[in-house]
Amino acid sequence: MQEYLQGLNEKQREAVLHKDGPIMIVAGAGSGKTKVLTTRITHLMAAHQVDAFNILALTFTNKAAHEMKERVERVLGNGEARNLYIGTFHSVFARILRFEADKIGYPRHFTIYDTDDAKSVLKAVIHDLHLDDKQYKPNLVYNRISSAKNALIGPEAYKADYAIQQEDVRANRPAIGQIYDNYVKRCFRNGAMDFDDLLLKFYELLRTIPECLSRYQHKFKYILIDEYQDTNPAQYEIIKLLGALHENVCVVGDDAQSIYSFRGATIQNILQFQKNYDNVTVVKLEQNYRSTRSILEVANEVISHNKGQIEKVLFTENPEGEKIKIVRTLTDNDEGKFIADSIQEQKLRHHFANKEFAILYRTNAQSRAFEESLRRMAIPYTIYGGISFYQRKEVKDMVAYLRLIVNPRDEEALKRIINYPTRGIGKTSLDKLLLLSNEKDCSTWAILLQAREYGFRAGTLMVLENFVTMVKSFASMLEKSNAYDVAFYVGKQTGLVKELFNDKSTEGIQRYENIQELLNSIKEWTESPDNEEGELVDKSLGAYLQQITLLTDADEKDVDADTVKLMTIHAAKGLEFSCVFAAGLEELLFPNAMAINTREELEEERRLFYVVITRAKQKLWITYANTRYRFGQLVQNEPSRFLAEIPPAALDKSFAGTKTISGNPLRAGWGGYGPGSSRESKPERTTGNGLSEKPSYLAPKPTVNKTGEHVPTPGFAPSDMSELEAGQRVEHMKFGYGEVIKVEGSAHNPIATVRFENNGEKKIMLNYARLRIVSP
DNA sequence: CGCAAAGCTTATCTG
DNA sequence: AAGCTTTGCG
Repeated sequence: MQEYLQGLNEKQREAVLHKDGPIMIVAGAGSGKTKVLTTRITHLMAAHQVDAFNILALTFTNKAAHEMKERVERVLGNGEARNLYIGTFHSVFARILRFEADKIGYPRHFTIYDTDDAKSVLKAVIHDLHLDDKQYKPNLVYNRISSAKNALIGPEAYKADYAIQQEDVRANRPAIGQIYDNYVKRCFRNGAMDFDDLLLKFYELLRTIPECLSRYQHKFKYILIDEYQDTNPAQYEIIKLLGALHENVCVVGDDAQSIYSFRGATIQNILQFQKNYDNVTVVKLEQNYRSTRSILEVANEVISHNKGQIEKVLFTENPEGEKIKIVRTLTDNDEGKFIADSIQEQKLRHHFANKEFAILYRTNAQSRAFEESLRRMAIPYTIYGGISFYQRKEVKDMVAYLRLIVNPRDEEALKRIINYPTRGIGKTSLDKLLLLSNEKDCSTWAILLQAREYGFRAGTLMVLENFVTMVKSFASMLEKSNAYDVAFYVGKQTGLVKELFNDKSTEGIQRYENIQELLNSIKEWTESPDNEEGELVDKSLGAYLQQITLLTDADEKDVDADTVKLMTIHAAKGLEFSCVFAAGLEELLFPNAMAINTREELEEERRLFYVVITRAKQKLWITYANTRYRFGQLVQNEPSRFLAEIPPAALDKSFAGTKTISGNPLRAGWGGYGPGSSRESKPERTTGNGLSEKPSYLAPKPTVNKTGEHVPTPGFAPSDMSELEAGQRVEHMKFGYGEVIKVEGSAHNPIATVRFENNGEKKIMLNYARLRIVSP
C-alpha cells in the first residue's frame, strides 16, 4: 500500500480510493477532510496517472488552496502539483474568464469591482434615475442584486418575477429591477465585473459558447469541491455543467456547518446531492480528531436541536478533557477583561502560546472591547475582518491609476483619480463628462478622447487633453516594461508618491509606507516564478490587479504569528485552536435579531453556534454580558437561548466564583464577573435621566458670539479686489474694520492678511470674502 | 476650491 | 462610539 494511505482510517481511505463517478463525502467537524481531499488528489495522480492539468479543486479561501497544493507537492515531490487547478470559485473563474473574455464582449483585462466600487456604481445609477438614495440605500440594493445574481436571475427575469416584484413593492422599493438593469449595463460599459459576475458570467460562457463548455468539460476530468454546504445555485449549476461529461464530481461538506445563506448558499445543494446525480457514493467521516470528548458532546447535543440534517453522529477517541465553562459578566468591557485575564492565566499555568487562543464572536463590532483589554494586558493579537491592505484609500488611489491604464473604460477608477492629485478638473467638468457618457452610452474615457467636440472651455480642454496624454503614455509603456516599472513610473510622474512623501504626520508616513509596500508587492508578483497559475500563466499588470481584489485579509495575515486571533465565527470556519472563547452569547446578538424570524434562520444561527464550539481542541469558554453598548447606548440582553441547550453535565459548575444569578432563567451556579470581581472597573455611567447632567455651580457657557457681532454699514457693497494692497483700510461683513497687512497667494487665488480692530489678524481669501475698501 | 466643524447614520455574516 | 457626508466659511 502506498505510504500516503497509511495514516487514514477506513472511511477516509474509502473516500480516497473511490475513483470514478460522483461521490459525496459528509465530513463532520475535525474529521480530517482536508487530509482526505489532498490525499485523494495525490492518489489520482500517483496511482491512476491522472494528469494534474485535468484536476480542478475548488476551495473556500485562497489560503486553503495554497495549502492543498503544497501538501500534494510534498508527497509527490515532482513539481507536478503546480499544474493543478486549485483555487476559490472566484479566483479560478476569474482566471478562465480573463482568457475567454472576448467571447462575451469583455476586455481581457476587465476590472473586478469590489463591494465599494459596486456600491459607488449603484449610487450613480440611483442618482441618474432621480431616485432617493435614502429610500434606495446602495447597501440594501446591492444585497438584493447580489442575491438575484447568485440565483442566476438576470434583470429581465427579476422584473418579470411576480413574487420578487411584490416583495420590492411591499418594501416600497419598486424600482430595484430598473436599477439592476442599469447597473448591469453600466458595469458592462465600464468593462467591469463584480464578485457575483465572476460566477454568473462564467455560467453564461458555458451556456452560450458550446466550444467553451466542451473545452472545460474535457479539461476538468476530475472535480473536487470543498465546503460544498456553502455553495449557491450559480455554483451548483456551473458544477453540473462542468461535470456533466465525466461525472467525476467529488463534493466534501458538512450540512451542520452551512452558515453562508446570506451569500446565497443553499443547504439544499448538499441535502439533494444524491437526487441530482445517479449512483452517488456516500462516505461519512464521523470520527473527530480535533476536540476533547466534552467539547464534542456539547456540539452534538446542540446541533441535535436542528431538524432535517444528514444523519450522523460524531465520535472521538480523544480524552474527555476539561468541562465547558460558561461565564456571565456585567458589561461587554468586563467580558473583555475576563477573557484577557483568562488568557494570561492559562499562559502562565499551562504554557500556552498566544497563537493557541482565539476569541470568536458573532459581529465585527464586538472586537473593540477585546482589543482594549488585550492591549492593556500587553497580549499580542491579530484582528481579522478589518479593511484589507488593498482597501486603504492611498492604495486604492494608486491602484486606480493602474486600473485605468489597463482598462480605460473603468469609470470608477477614472472618477477617483481624474483630479487627484489636483489638476484643475473640478466637479463641473467631471459632471459634464459623466452626463455626456450617459447620453452617448459610451465610456467616459471615449468622451475624454473626443473632448474637443463637446464645447469645453479652452483651459478645461487643455487639462483634459493633458490627462489623456498622460494616461496614454503610461499605457504605451506597459507594452515594453514590466508591471513594476510602470507602477513605479506612474507614482513618480503623477506626483502621487511625492505628495505622500511630503506629508510628515504619523498617518502620512504610514500612507507613504503603504504605497512602498504596494510597489513591493507588484515587484514580487512580476518576479515570482510561474508556478501559481496553472497553465494560463499571466504576469501582466492586469492579472495582478484582478488577483488582489480577490484577496481577503485572511490571505494576507500570517496565521503562524504568535498572536491571539480575533475574528467572527464565519471567518473562523475551517480553523482550529487549543483554547476558544465564544463571546457574546446573548439573545438578539447571538442568535442575532436579524435571524430569529424563521425556523431556517434560527437553525442557521444554531449551526453557527455549532461551528464555534467545534473550533476548540482542548478548552472552551462561552461568555455573555448582561449589558453592552450599542450605538453608544447601554442595552440589556438576556442570555442566549442556545445556552439552555447545553447539557448540564458537560458544564464546569465550580467555575469562576460562586455567585448565582438571581432571576436568571438558566441553571444557577455559574460565576459572575463584574465590577465586584475585576480589578479596575469604571463606575457605572450615569444615564441621561435629565437630572443633574451638569453641576449647578458651574457657570453657564457664555452665549455671546466670541467674535463680537459687527453690524455692517447700511448698503454694504464689496469693492473690486484686484487693486487691493497693503496699508488700505477695509470693512468686513462680520469682522468689522481693519487694516490690510499684506497681499499674497497666486493670481487666481489671492490671500490678504488683515488686522481687524476687534478680531485680530485674519487671512482672507479675496475670491470669496466680501470686503469694502474704506480708504486708500 | 479646500478645509474643518457639525450633523447624521449606523452595526450580521463575506469573496 | 465612530465613520462618513453635508455645511459653512474664508
